[in-house]
Amino acid sequence: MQVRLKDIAKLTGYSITTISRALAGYSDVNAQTRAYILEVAQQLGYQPNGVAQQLRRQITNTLGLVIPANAHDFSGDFFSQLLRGISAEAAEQHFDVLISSARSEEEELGIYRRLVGGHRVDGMILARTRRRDPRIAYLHAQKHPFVVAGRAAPDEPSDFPYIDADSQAGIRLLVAHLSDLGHRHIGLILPPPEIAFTEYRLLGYQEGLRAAGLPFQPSYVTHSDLTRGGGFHATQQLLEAHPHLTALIAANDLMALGAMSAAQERGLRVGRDISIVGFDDIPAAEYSYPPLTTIHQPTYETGRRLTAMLISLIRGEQPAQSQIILECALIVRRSSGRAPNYSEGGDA
Amino acid sequence: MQVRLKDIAKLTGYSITTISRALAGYSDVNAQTRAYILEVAQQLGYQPNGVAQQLRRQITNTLGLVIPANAHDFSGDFFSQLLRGISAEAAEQHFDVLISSARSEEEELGIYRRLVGGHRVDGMILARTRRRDPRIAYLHAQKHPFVVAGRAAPDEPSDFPYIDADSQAGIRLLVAHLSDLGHRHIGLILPPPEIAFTEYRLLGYQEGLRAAGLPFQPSYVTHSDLTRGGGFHATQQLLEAHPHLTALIAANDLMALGAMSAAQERGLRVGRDISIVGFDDIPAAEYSYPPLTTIHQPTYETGRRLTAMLISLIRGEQPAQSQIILECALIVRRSSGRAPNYSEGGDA
DNA sequence: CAGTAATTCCAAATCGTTTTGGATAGTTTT
DNA sequence: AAAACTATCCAAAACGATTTGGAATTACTG
Repeated sequence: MQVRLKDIAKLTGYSITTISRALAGYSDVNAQTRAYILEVAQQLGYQPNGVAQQLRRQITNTLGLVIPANAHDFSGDFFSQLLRGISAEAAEQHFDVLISSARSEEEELGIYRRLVGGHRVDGMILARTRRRDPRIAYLHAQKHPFVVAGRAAPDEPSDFPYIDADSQAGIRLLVAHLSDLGHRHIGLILPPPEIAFTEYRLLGYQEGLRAAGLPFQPSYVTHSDLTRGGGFHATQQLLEAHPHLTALIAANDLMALGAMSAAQERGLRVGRDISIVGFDDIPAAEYSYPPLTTIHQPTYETGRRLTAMLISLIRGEQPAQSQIILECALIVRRSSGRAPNYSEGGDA
Repeated sequence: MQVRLKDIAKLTGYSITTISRALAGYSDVNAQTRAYILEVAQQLGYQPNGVAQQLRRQITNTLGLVIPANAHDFSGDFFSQLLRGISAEAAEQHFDVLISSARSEEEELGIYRRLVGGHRVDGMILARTRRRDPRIAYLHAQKHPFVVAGRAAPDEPSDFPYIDADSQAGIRLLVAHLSDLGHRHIGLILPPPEIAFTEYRLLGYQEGLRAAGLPFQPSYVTHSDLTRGGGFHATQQLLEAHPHLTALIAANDLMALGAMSAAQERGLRVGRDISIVGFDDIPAAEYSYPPLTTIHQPTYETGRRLTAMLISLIRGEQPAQSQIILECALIVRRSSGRAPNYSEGGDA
């Protein structure tokens, strides 16, 4: 069924070698034979077998991405934007992206072994770094090219190429913004502690409080899934225990959206009775009600740059920068407002 | 660096054949030698070369998905949910998903040729069927397994396996819902005409109007991108030309969210001054302000079933059903309400 | 004890390319 | 006319697995 070099060889009378070299444009094949061969190939609809090429050339022009088992927010905007950036840049450089889904934590490393050890991909992209991340340990040991969206936790070495937002500074900005509005009781909804960036966000929170002269109340902090549902439940629980909280910081926008729903369900007007802010600036943040105050993170661009970095590594080049911390920008929208019974000074 | 069968053979003194058969669990290798070989393989961290396996076995256990050049809404919820469903089901059945991004319409078919003709994948998944879709024509000609999210336009043959929502009925439900609320001037925002489902949604609109005894006004219908921005601009333009419209149907939720913003920007209260409804029931629809009345479509589930269908086809099985039209359900939320100056009858 | 049947192993072919290291014939240089 | 190039072509060896079709040895049958 499928046309192979051998078929073209048989039809034209030339050897497989010559066919291959003609198609590849080598100069050691006569211009006329080359034209003839090209025409026959065209005629037959020849399409080189990519798998055979991969085997022979020992490169795949493919990047791997495995979806972690517990990435419940995979279909959320953060992952989608990242993937869009990755696949855009990959296409630009003639790479494909191989995606594999882990069904359980245990299965995850097996997939990395299959893709990397099995030579299915030339490089890997990881997202959502974890504490003592076994995936990173494995890739390090294999000396296989990889890049990571997000550095390691502060107390671990980040000895790998990554791009990460300066979320510590980002959360500080949020705390400053809220305390400027008069909030003194600010809750924090974090993802599970095993996620590497959790610690940075907690640090930023503590630093922000200190800068504002506010005490750190451990019970104002809770952990939950990075999803709308996670934010919803965390908020219910937090407001149940501490009804006097006037502001909530969620570690990502998805949770913030859930938090807004939970607050609204309690009859609170978000932006007036309670301020809720997020992190990421996903597209939905601008269109939520009320529009979400948040920290902007260029996720699509991160995907692109990460991919460009990875492809450099694969090519054996030294990327200009291999550890990038991106500045964060505060985006003030209407989900944050003056604290309810705040009056001392203020001009609006 | 990498361990091959040959290395294990050399080390153990057995032949490559025996190593291979031992690892594959054939019965013609002695239990003890097998155990020994397994141990050595384990010791060396042997990982079979997947590319070599693919070449020899002539199957890849990989499904292909190419992101169309103009899929501006790829990072929107519809695509992400679909992809999540696809990769979940694929993982279940030990398949990977190969994603390639088309940078232009012209490039698109080339990618299909490279993946399909180049034997990189065992089957393809298409989304967003177009009129006279060249991708479908190509795959048909190749007799390569593929499935499609969305059937062909009504006047074209849908002679391929697909899953599609009954969007004609869905839009009828929306029109009925709006006319029940007293709306008599209902605008419609459609995607570009080359998208196959556009026609179904237009038909549903016309049928709905007829059933409600309302006239069809062609100028109430406009076309735009399936994105928030598309819905935004279409709404601006529609309300500029026809300020007396009291309801708007957007062909998907993303456009509906944009439409709400545009209406709100004109000072209209959505759900009171104007009703806006969408289609898809993406997660954000529930969390928008006001929450969006829409038609529910089980996108994640569609991805899963589509993938299961495709894998059946690859295995040469006859799938139970290969052309599935899903029922649509109306989800009433608060973005739709009574028409402004409606009074005749009504008990609320 | 010859003949048959299991058991255990392996050489070689194959999948479809790319690349190496010539071979051959024609052309130019001395 | 021999020597040295050039221009074209190709056989064979990879890449790393799987599978076919025995071979060699041992065990069992009648």
